[in-house]
Amino acid sequence: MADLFPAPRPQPGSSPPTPSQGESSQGESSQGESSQASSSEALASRLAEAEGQGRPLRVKLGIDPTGSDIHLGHSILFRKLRAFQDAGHTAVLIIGDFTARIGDPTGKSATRVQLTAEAVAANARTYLAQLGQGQPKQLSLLDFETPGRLEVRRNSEWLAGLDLPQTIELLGISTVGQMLAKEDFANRYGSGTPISLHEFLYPLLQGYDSVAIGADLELGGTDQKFNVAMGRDLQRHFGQRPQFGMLLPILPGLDGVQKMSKSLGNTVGLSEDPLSMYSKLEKVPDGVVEDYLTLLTDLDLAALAQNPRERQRAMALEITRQRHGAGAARAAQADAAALVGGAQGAGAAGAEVTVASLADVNFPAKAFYLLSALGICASSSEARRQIQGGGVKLDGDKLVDPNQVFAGAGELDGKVLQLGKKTFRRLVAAALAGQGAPLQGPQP
RNA sequence: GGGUCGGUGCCCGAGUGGUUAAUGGGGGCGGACUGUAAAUCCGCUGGCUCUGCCUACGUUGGUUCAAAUCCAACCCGGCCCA
Repeated sequence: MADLFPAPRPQPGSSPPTPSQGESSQGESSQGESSQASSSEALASRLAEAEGQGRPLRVKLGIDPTGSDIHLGHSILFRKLRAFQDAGHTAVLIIGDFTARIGDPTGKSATRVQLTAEAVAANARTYLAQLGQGQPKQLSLLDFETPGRLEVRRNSEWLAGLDLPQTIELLGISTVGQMLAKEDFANRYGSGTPISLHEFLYPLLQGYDSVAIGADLELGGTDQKFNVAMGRDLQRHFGQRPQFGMLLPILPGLDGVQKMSKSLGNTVGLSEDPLSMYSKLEKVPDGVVEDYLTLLTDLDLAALAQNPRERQRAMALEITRQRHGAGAARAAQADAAALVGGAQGAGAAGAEVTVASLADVNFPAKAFYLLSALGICASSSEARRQIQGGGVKLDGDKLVDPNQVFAGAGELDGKVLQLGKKTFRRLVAAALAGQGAPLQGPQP
């Protein structure tokens, strides 16, 4: 039976591991660090054993390429993964291109739209770019440089070829009772919300990823406990030693209540410009400031000022610095301060602001059209409303008339268009070379 | 497969032939306020380069001068039965 699925052999690492106990136990004070299914002793012995064999651990982290942006919530996991890399282990990043077709059942949407191969490829590319592919490891979230420290795999490699007998075998490993024990399924079943049978496949398939790559350890949010545990069951079934599950806390979103999630619109994206990033973080509800400090920074909390406002500013500054460097972070802080003071428009202190090209705008352009054409507002009707609501400024001057006409790109070049308190775009007449905001953009 | 109830805007939820982008709540977005946020108050909350024009109440047809509201078929879901 177990032979049905010949898992790709883990490639033996070349460098002997030097597990950093300090790092890997860092989060143990945080809630939910270890899963019920595996203890920290198990990890310790696994580490010791790997060291004895001169073999790095294979640390699994799976992401579904359903969106294009990585945000701070994800970065908790990536920071931990990086710590393992730095300790000499192998990070196995799984792009869930196959599982994304099913969608991790979250109760929000039963079935996801099937992604096209192109969309998956594009999303994966953006992910890797945001994680720092191509950058020196000092500046990036993951270490793409050191040989043997990173494998990027797609789970369609091994999932797309499963035939029905194999699938049936997988289904036989779990029971309906086990599935219904999963919180989300239990809630939905209890409340009469439909559950499609194929959704039961998600935990199994993602668990099979662990078998396919021979994972020693899997990282995930505490909400992944079920899936991680399922990975252990499958590994046992296929004669592998069950992985250790390391469950990390879920980052609360900007609303301070729900988890940070793109679909809830409460995220800070890793590719956001320094000013937006800083302004968002500086406004986060008091209740989550300590969470952000603990989970996203290495700052010495005791050394920070006690004043809550000061701590929040320190948090915002540090997280912005991690992505954009000290200079840009300071500039963003200064600009944010100027904005609150109401003195100058954005860019007063020269912080980087996401650049928006006017190349695709048809002139003459009315103000509301401009907002929607640049993607600042979702629709031209919304843009109209925002202007009428007094939420739009151009270089610090409030726009009043949605129908105000701009004759050409020339009169807008270099100005900063602002929506509300945290959305800024520096207008540029020329077409942009790449799309999106540069991580280290040019100084205005 | 049978019975039954139901499918309304981002979500929940009114409306059950006729001023209408469609009451209300939530959420969201703006504005004021505050140390940012929260709380509170105010405004907005289908689309369109918009003084007007489109598209909307599961889908498709039908009855009407007129339908989200009536009829038919179909699709989807809950519950009960098989």
